[in-house]
This record gives sequence, structure tokens and C-alpha cells, in this order.
Amino acid sequence: MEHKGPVLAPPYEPLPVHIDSHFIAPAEEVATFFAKMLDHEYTTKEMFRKNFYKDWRKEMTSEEKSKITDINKCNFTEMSEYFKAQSEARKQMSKDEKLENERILQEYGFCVMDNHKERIGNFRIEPPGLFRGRGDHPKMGMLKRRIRPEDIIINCSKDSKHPKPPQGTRWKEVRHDNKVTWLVSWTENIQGSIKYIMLNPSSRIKGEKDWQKYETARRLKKCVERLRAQYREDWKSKEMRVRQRAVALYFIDKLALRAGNEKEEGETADTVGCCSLRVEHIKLYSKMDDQEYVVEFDFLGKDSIRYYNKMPVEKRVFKNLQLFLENKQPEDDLFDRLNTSILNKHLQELMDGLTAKVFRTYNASITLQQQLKELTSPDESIPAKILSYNRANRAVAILCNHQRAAPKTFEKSMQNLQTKIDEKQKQLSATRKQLKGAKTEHKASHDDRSKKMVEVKRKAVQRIEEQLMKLQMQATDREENKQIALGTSKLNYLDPRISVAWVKKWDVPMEKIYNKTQREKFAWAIDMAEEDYEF
DNA sequence: AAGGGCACTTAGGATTAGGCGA
DNA sequence: TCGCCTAATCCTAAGTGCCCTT
Repeated sequence: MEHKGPVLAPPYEPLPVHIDSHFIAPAEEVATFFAKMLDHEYTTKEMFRKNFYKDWRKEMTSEEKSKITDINKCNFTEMSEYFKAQSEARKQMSKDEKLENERILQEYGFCVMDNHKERIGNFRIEPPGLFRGRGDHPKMGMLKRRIRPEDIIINCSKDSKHPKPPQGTRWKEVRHDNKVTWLVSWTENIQGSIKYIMLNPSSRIKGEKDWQKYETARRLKKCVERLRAQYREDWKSKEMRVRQRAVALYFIDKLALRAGNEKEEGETADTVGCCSLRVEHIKLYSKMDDQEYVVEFDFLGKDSIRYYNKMPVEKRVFKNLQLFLENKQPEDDLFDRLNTSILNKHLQELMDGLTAKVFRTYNASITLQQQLKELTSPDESIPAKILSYNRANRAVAILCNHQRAAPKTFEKSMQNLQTKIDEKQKQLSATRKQLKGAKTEHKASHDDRSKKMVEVKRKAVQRIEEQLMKLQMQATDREENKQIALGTSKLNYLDPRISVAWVKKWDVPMEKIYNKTQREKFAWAIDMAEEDYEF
């Protein structure tokens, strides 16, 4: 392994003299971080302002400290306007910058691993700024400090050309550990966690891991019925811990919930997964509308995305849940005899390599395969096939609760599309009229010229019909996708060989399903899978 | 079995590039 | 050719899961 090391964040450039920030670096720099975010909702949040202010003060001189007593009296708008103008200006002269970016990519964006040139994923060190946690994060607004060469650990081969630190500096450490895949690491100051520079998804090492992941999920496919029978049996166990384990596993299997590791309170946003569900996150309804034994889930999961679902469960599960809830407070754990480590240990005994997250991969992939089978009709057009594919993908995204905020421009973009459809419709009826006219004329004259005209118009009508249909499919697709994110499941949960096989079977161009980056990431699958591939 | 450290995958939002119609 | 809009890419936070120590 040989590489050039990371690209460091550019040093701070003090504000020009005509902007009086009332500060000198480093407090000025920290102030600019806030100013750059001024348009964002973050800066209005109490916690964000409080954390920012506390860290900001640490950077001030004693003079600055005595001048500034209250963040609410600080006005960042002049700085903010300055940065807005700067980024406008940068847009104009972006050509040189693009060239420079390309040069940096060529120099730092690649490494040589086992004699192969490979693309590096994130070769830039994260620049300093204000921490933006997701959801209700207790540390939002804290200062994320600048990473210096002295903070950075380099990992490369002993006999390779070692990356050079900038003049006058040194790395924290240069090590030669071939048991791990990272090239560069450092510790960030907000959570104290380690950050890494690793290879791009197109690399051999990432591809092989990805392939392995899906092979494990396919092994689960072979024994999943046995496991299901097992956990259903365990619902009746004498032991509470076994019952809890079995009900949790049922949720993970049926609802594709995440495992739910414990988190340190006060360090992160309050989110949960299956094993960390609390009493307050579920409600039981012995009857709801025309259904019996309904469980209502309402909690914040990864990235503070809300999971809301109502599911009828079997009577035995329902009775167990009632039991688990007995004599508990809302903030108590639902599964008090269970955690992810216990669950995974159990799963490991059931199948080699089995963990909670394999269920998500398995259920996602098998759902895609089933949905594709169900939704694709042989005689439909290519655009219709793509709609079917996206709908299958969507079923998975819904299962995995992959949501997104509706795009800010959603309404407008729908409207634009509708306008196009209306225009196309008008064009269609006009052309149909012309076709009718041509037919009438041909009936009257029976000559060659009019016959040709009928053909021309017939073709035109057909073409416009196709265009119209394509637009309508697009509109349907976009509407259905308003709050659903397809990318995450496509990239992380769906065995790409299923898609490759589908594409080959129905002669759909690969690039309609996978863009360039995705084709690079899934090159192994494109190579491997034929149209008869079964997950 | 509790708890921290570490390495890796998964995640949604922000930013940028580039395709397309005027 | 320009400007707008969408799609692609970038960014980095937030998970999972295993290992080691006590």
C-alpha cells in the first residue's frame, strides 16, 4: 500500500480589513463558522447557540471576552453577506478551481494497493467548523477543531514511499498495519471517535466485502424458515430472556428494524433500534378497526428519522408484549433482558456469520426479487419497466424506512412536469386530427402521396403517444417518491446481481438502473450475474 | 457481563456538475 | 450560449458489531 497522505484543510484566511469582526483569529475564525451557517435553522436553536457560544469564548482573548457578554447581542449579518458574495464570485471563476480540483484528485485521490491503482474515497481531512448533529443532538454547535498533521496517523506499507507531512510538521505516527483497510486516521474532538480515510466503493477490497455480505444474506435465505419456526417456538419459553429475544427477532425479521445498540446518554440524540426500544415507543391495541392485536410503533431511529407503523401481530406475540410491559415506566426498556450482544451471540449459534443486520439485507434483497417478479410485465415498454423497477425498489425503501425530506422544489418541479404533459397532450390531439385529415384525403384521392402522408402521421401519433406515456410514468414515479429515498437501499441493501439479472432478462439498458458511479461500485456483480441469477 | 476502543457500513442533507430547453 | 433544474457527488454523522480488558 502506497499513498500520498491526506489533503489538509486550507489554513484560515483572516477577513479583509473592511469587515470589522471585532475579533482576531482564532475567535474570528470561529465567528465566521457561525456566520456561514446563519441562513440555516440550526443557528436559531437554543442548544446550538449555547454550545457555540461556550466554545467560542474559549478562543477569545481576555479583551474579547469582556467585550462580548451575550450571543444574542452579536450581529453576524455583515460577515454572512460577505461570505455569500464570496461564493457568488467563486461561481463565476470556477474554471481554474475545477482544474485545480482535478489536479488534487489526480495527485491525492489514488493509491497503489497490491500493485493495483485504486481510487481513494475521502482523501480530504474534514475542515474545522461547527458540529451539526442530526435531530435533537446535545452537542450541536460545538467547535469541531482543525486537524493538524500532528493529529494524523498514516498507515502504509513499510517499504513504500511514505507520505510527507507539510514542511516543518510531522505526523502523529506512521504505522504499517495490514490487518486494517484504512490509509489515514485521526480522532475528532466532539465524540472522541476515530475518523478514517478508506478506499472508494469501486475498489477491490470494498467490492469483495460487499459480495461477502450478500453471500451471507443468501445463506440466511436457506435457513430462514428454520429460524422462524425456532423463534415462534421460543415465544412459549419458560424463560423471560428467551421470549424477549424471540419477540425482538420477530420484529427485526418482519419489520426490518435495526439491532439497536445502547448509546451513552447525553452524548448523542435520543434514538433507538429494536433492542433499545422503550415502553413509551409502543402501544398495544387488542382491537383496532377490524384488526386484532395491533402494535403501534412510534420512535426515532438512526439519524432521528421517525419510525411510525401499525402492525397486527399474532396473539402470542401480543400477550408477550403485555407481559414485558407489566410494572414498567414509559422510559424503561421494553426488552430488559436483552441487548444486541446477547441477540447476536444467539444468532451466531443459529448460523455462522449471522447478525441482526443480515436480516435487513436479506429481507431487502428478497423483497426486491419478489417485487420485480410481480411487477414486471413482459409486454410493457422500457419506461414502464423502469417504473416497475423503481416501484420494487420503493417497496424495499419503505420496508427499511428510508425517508427523505420532500425536496424544497418538489411542488414546482411537479408543476413543470405537468405543464410538459399538458403540452404533449395538445400536440397529440393536434397530430391525431392531422392523421384523420390525411386519411380522409387518401380515401378521396387514393394516390401515393396521400398514402405516404397517412403513414407519416400515423408514425408521428405513435411517437407522441410514447413520449406522453414516458412523461406520465415519470410524473407517477416522482409523485410516489416524494418522501422516499431509493439510494440507500440500492447502494447498501439490494444484492446488485438481482438488478443485473433483471436488466439482462428484459433488455433494459444498464444505465437506466445504475449511473456511472453505481456501475463502478457494482462492477463485480455486472461481471458475475446472468439473467437467470437467483438471490 | 460491563464497558471502552476500534473498524467498518449505512445514512440523509448539502453542494456541485452537467444536461437540456429557451 | 445561457441559465435553470435535476441528478450525481460529496460530506460526515450515526449506526453495527467485534475484540479486549477488567
